[in-house]
This record gives sequence, C-alpha cells and structure tokens, in this order.
Amino acid sequence: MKVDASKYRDKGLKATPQRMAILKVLEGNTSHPSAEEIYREVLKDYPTVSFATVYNTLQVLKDSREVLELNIDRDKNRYDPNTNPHYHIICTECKKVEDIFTKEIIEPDIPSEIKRRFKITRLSIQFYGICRECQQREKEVRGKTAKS
Amino acid sequence: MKVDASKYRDKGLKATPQRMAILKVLEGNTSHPSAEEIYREVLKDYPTVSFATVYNTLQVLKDSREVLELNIDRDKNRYDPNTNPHYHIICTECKKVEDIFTKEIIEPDIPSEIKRRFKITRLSIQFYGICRECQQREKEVRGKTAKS
DNA sequence: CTGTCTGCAAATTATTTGCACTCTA
DNA sequence: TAGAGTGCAAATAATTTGCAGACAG
Repeated sequence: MKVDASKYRDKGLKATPQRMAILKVLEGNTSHPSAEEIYREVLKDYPTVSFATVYNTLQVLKDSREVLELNIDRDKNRYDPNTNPHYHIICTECKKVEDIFTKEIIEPDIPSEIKRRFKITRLSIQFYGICRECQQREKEVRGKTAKS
Repeated sequence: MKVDASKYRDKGLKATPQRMAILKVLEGNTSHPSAEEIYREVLKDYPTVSFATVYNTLQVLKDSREVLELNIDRDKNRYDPNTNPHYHIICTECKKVEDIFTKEIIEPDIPSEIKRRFKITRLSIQFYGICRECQQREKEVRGKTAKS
C-alpha cells in the first residue's frame, strides 16, 4: 500500500522518509499503538530514527487531524489513525483497546446551563471491561489458587 | 463537616490523620483536583505530609471506589470524589473540568460481537469544548492582534 | 506490640527540548 | 540554499519505590 505524501505536503509540511514510515505504520493499524510501539516499527526500516522525530510527527499528524491521540491510559498515549467517529473499549487487565462502531449516534442531552457556558467541540466515549482472554486467565489463576 | 473514618476502617485500613485530611480535601470538592493540588491543601494542616502518602491514599481510595481517577489529561491525573454516574466536560484551553448530570441514561447499543468478547464494566463519557472565559479571552487576543 | 503507614530521597518513565547538522522542496 | 526536520543527549515532570522509623489498632 502506497502511503500518500500529500498528507504532509498539502499542509506545507515536508514528506521526509521518516514521516512516510510513520504514516505507513499507522495506516490501517487498529492496534492503537503507543509512540514507543510506532518507534520500534519505524526502527526496522530506519535504524537511526529518533524518539524526537516520532513525537514530532505524531504531533504534526494530530494537529492536522490525521490521527487521534487517545489519552486513555495515564502512562502512555496511544494513537488511532481512524478518525471516523467511533468509540473504544479498553480491557482493564491487558490494556488492549478495540474500536466500536455503532450505527446509533449517541447524543446525550446536555443541560442547557452547560451549553450556555461551553462551546462544545467533541464527544469522547470509552467502555471499560475485561476481554475474553483475561477472563479466561483469571479463571485459571483462581483454579490454581483453590487447589494449592 | 466531620469526615468519616469508617471509609478506611471498614476496609481494614488505618484511618491516619493524613488520610483523614486527604478525605477532607476531597469531600464535596467539585474542582477535580490533581494529586499535587490535594498535596498542597493537605500541607496546610500537615506540613510534613509527603507525596508518597498522597499517592498511596489516592490509590487506596480508588481501589475502594471512594474516588474516581480521571485519566483525562496526559500530564496529570485528577480525582473526583463524586462516584455517582455523571459525565465531564473539559475546557481544552484552561483544562477546567466540570460535571454534567443528565437525567437520560445513555446506553449505546454495543455490537453483539463486542459483547461476546468483553465483559463490560464501565462507561466513560467526556465532552470537550471551550468555556465562556476562554472564548472571551480568545476574542480579546484576536482584537489586539488585528489592531497591531 | 506489630504490622501498616509515613516521609524522605532516589528511581522510573513518557515526553519535551536545545542544538548542530541534514536534506527536502 | 534556506528553513524545516532530524538525531542525540540532556531536561522535565508525574508517579513509584525502597527503606528506616513512627504510630494506629
């Protein structure tokens, strides 16, 4: 899949090989990688790439709405190249993040007093839960504990 | 207002003066303070209190569901003593966080495939926007820029 | 009295920054 | 070739941790 340099050039930014590589890692990626995970991937093709460049590029892509920064986890941000409206579900055990697309558009009714005091620009919805694998693991651990 | 030591003792935890002071800062507090803000408040009564104790206590209160940890901002967590279901609106300029209570219970329809793979435990909703004060400030800055 | 908590200071970790050099446009 | 972008290393900042001494129950 050819990554599109215009995503940078159209905004007056330089489409450097490092930036292209970062875009390539992100395109179609549904794993919601952290900056470090992106860095490690880019390293494979550009052994001299630096964290500074990864962070710089993510900032650039975020500003130009090419990726979403997910502030889900306190200890590291994650990045989502899918900018269509959708929600996320996070496994509180293994921290896996998955996308949720629903037909229904959620439009909670905001008290008018809030609407008067805020210009609302964005809605963010996350579900938290435990994924099947972690439920399974917990069950196994409990089994072992009981036996011992 | 007398802060309730049983919030600790009932869980087999010691109700130390520091812990009581932290609870006192939090009770009824709608400013969604960060650990540092809580620390500063407690310092007034306990000049030797340490960050470690604040973090330790917040962990304890979080585990026992007495406070909610808000992972809204990448650079610092905030804490909310109101554990009733509600949403938050965050001003993207000044980072102020306010509560939103709506009568409507939001129950988005989750794809059954997700329900099959996750035991969902919690829903978190945030609105982002710009508060009246920051809108005002922006307007003033624009005015000045235009004039110069 | 004893094990949990506290306070201190050092460690950790994601992210940011300053700067000299590189390379895109 | 000029200025934006890169890589390196050091800086920053929130949070965590190890440990010796304190104190709640």
